[in-house]
Amino acid sequence: MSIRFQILHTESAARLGCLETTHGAFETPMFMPVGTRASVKGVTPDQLRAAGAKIILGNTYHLALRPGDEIIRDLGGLHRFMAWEGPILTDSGGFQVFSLADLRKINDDGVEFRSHIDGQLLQLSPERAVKIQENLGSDIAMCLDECPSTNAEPEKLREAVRRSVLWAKRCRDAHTRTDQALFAIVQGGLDLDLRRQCADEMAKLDFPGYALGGFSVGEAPEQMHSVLPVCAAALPEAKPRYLMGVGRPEDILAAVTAGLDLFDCVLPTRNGRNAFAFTFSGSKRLRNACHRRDPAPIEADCPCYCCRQFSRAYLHHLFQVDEMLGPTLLSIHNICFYLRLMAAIRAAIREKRFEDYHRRFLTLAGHGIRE
RNA sequence: GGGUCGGUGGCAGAGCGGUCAAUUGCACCAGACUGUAAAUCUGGCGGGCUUAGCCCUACGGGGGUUCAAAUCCCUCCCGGCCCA
Repeated sequence: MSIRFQILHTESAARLGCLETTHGAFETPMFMPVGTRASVKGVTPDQLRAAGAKIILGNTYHLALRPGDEIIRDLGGLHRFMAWEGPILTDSGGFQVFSLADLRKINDDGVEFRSHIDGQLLQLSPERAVKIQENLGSDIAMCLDECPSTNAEPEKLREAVRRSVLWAKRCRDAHTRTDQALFAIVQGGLDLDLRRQCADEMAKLDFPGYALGGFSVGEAPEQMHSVLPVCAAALPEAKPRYLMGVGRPEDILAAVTAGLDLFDCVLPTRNGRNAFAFTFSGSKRLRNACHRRDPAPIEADCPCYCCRQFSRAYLHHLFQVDEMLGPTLLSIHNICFYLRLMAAIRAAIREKRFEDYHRRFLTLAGHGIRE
């Protein structure tokens, strides 16, 4: 059995679950820090663990290019390679269909990427994407999908759904590792009929988990929020549901309300490198001059290494002089913040007070105004 | 003492008669970032206002030439280099 998923508590559509993988179990809803190139940028595995990370991401496209999936396989797999012993989920390269749109050609056979590094060709068929992820040895692999932009024509959107279903079938047929779970990805943009239709097709193929792709690709967050409940409900209830690439804290809360279980996003690390701190009382930009003499930690009650040891003034200084410790410390804090948020969400669901928690968070974090 | 080159916005450094409130970089100030082509990118950066524009003060000081000067001339002050 590749994974086991159990739902322990629910509150309306929100769920508290437990997901067991080959490299360990954790409770959901869970946030997964992104480690695209076999590294959560600027943060060591020890620091990740200390910040509370249970599962992290890797990327098929990026690791196939460098160092190459066979090299990683020969070195003992991705876990050994990057010294992360916990669960790993690998994305299929489907997002690069969107983010590297100018560098690829796509047809029913697969995607042809012109490497963004040196222009070399990388052909990613559904079978190849699965093979790469088997070589990497992740606990959860994702089907190759076509992720269209939110501006895509309706015809293009239908095409992406058709292709993603076709490819999901081929991925499933090519998949051989029994210690790895393969998740399907539902597309369909903001078109609810298309989403439902895609979800039904995927459900027939009986995957151990399902993801919603094609969000945070240019649409307004409110549009995503309004469409998530229907999209989530269309997925098999007993299986883990993963909202790919999302998001800001308020987006995750909306998604948990809709019934999603897994999340990943580059925001805590990318924004951390860019001096942007997430806190339960709103965001802070550590480069801003108001922190120059502030002896307080970023967040007084945060247990992370950054907040236990360092002042805002010190963080401000590190970013002013461009010291690499700044991005590292803030990434640690932001990851810790995201994981504390998830823990608070789980506790609230367990005690059937999630709806109230959700509302209070938005008020405290100052996000309520923007909603 | 003589010669020579130069003094431009916080710094470095363009401009060498009008299109200059002045290119550019740094610094500074603010913003963005959603399955990572991102330790990245964008905007602001003399002052004021009735702010798609207008007015004032500004390219070492003073004086001059010109319709018009950061740009040309004179002089003073200051700095680098060379010669005594």
